[in-house]
Amino acid sequence: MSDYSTPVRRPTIVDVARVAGVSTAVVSYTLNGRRGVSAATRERVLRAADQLGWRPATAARSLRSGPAAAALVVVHDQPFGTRAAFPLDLVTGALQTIGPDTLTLAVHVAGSTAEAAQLMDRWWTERRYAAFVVTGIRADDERLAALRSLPAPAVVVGTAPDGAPATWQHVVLDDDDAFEQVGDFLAELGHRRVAMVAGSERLVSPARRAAALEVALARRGIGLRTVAGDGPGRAAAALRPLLAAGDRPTAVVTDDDATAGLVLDVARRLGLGVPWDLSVVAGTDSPACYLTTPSLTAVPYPVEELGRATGRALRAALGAGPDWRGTGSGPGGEQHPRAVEPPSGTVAVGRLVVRGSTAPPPGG
Amino acid sequence: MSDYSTPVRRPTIVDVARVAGVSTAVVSYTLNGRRGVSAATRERVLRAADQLGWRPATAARSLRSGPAAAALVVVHDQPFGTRAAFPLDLVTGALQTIGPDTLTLAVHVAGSTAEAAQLMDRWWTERRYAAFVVTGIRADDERLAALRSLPAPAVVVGTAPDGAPATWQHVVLDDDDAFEQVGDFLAELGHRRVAMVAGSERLVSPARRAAALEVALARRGIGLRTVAGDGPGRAAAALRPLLAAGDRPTAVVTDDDATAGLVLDVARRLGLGVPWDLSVVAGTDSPACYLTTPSLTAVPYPVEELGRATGRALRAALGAGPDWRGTGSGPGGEQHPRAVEPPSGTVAVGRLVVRGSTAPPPGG
DNA sequence: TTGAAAGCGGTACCAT
DNA sequence: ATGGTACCGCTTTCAA
Repeated sequence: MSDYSTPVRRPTIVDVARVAGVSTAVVSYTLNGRRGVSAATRERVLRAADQLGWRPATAARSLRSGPAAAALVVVHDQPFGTRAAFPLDLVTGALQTIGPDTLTLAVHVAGSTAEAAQLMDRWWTERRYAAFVVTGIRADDERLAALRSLPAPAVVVGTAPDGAPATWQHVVLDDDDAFEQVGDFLAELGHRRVAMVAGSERLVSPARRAAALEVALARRGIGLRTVAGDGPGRAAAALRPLLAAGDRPTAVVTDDDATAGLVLDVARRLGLGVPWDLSVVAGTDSPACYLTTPSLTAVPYPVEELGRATGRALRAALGAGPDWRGTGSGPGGEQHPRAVEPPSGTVAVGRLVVRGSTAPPPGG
Repeated sequence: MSDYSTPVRRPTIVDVARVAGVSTAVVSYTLNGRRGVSAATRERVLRAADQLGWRPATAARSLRSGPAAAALVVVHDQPFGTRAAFPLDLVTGALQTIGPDTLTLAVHVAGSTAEAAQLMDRWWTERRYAAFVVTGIRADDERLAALRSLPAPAVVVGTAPDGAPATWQHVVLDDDDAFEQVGDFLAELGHRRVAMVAGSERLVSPARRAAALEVALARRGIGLRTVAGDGPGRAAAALRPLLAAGDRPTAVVTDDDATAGLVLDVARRLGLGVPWDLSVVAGTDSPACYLTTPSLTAVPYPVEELGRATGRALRAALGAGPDWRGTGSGPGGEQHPRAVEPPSGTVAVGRLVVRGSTAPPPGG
């Protein structure tokens, strides 16, 4: 016990049962909203529990019923970029679709995919979490291998892993639609020379996005030049020669908002006016995008919506197992019959947000 | 249980005991590194546990010994700013001083201090966590009140709460030193008119920092104008008239990096050259500070170091209680005698990082 | 040094 | 509809 100074012994169902004048079984039934308890008894138990300030001990419940918690394991190794808030926003959204009575979602931080994999393996073996959520999947991500071998229910956010076990769900943004929109938009403005500053090469998702843009532009007969954008240093180094060249692109698309800001900066230093000499599109919208000069045309990035979908996927992933019970809630908690969840899927991104950084090409 | 498809029954100490040919008590003793087990037996048990891939079930252990986990409860309601990564960096640092065998640190997200308070109350009552870590304390923060009434061991990061219970620890940055440095630096450059764009008024810490700067400047006979900086919109609105006025400040200090970027932007729009017409100092250094044009002179922000101190404080907070045991580890885990922890304290910020955004005042 | 057994706080089966 | 009670897996007396 973690009792201090005054060892406040917190009430147990035995106390509740005594106060209500019933057995512990009835208390358990009542508090878990199962039928077979008379209204009068139910009332007394609920009142007793409420009066005593009773809450179920997590450990005791987990011991029999398994953990009612899932973990989002974040690989935190790139301090740069405003996307750092991503996990927090994602969880905010997820909490909107999973009631705290059903499941709690904790965030854990690892310094590498290997460390993350090891942690998940450990926590799964310790029966600490019933499922895991992973994002920002890299090429050869050790987390996926670990999850596969456990095997634990999982939600993969941002990528659709191939050959996923039945207990996995995935939630992705509709990048195809998003970059189709970007391609169409730039083509219609008259741009013929377009470049993309790709995001981190280690990440899987940016590659998909770049491919989507390439396809969309190809349909219009426009080619796409891609330059490395992994980290601000490399991006800047690649950007300078690109924009200084005579056949420089008239439009640059980035994978994320931070890199788009960098493009603005490099353009300014080279004396290129945005949007007159160069159009810039950020592949990821964020508050930073409307604070720049000029403000950035950007692909919406509905992280909270992604989070809500993640919450649903999590329930589905757990619901897929025959044994998991997320029932049971506090005093007065109702029993919500868990509906059959639709499989996880694709989250729409909405319409491209056109701001001040895009215009027809010079002389266009 | 959260078993799926193949209900893999994970091994328990009973299995380990059987394989090793001893009782469960001996297994428990061995795995917790207690003395009184013969070397030979110990060896057999360890081998058996290792061979079976045994790990202690969190729930079972917690049921008797109390939770071996703490939670950082983040209030996530301001999407703006690169400080969003703060909790993640903090945890990264904290994990360096708390071994995963001793304690795990989970991050949880709440939309408001009230919600955070409610969650902590709930989790404390459910015996889910043994301690809580809170940051970004606001005026009249409900989390503090909740923690006080529980009463739970806590680590307060960023502020030293007054009248804190004995089971609380706090970790703060040495803001006095930091802004003393800023004040001296600006004074020596020759600045006489200095303004500070304060951070969110709801937060406690920015107010302290502004006060520290004011004191440092006052010592040099220089006054400080403070303008509201809560959110980019307000900051921009306050900044424009300030910088357009005839008696405009020759140096502006901000609380955070994002606002400093905003100052750069407003100055550019007003045709003020930085640093020739205006010096800018960011109160919080970040990678974004050396990507701007010009790069920003900034106060170091050693978040990971803050995290390490937080980890130590957490151990101290838990060690203060007579009953908490963080012992017990995996197979082969050694028993580390827990040293008496020093009380929590102040983390040094280091030397002001001088970059391109500061210079003597015009005509100075 | 080792073993038997009583909890920890719920859940759920089996009687009544 | 309700009560008695055997678990869940581990820790920790208490004896031997």
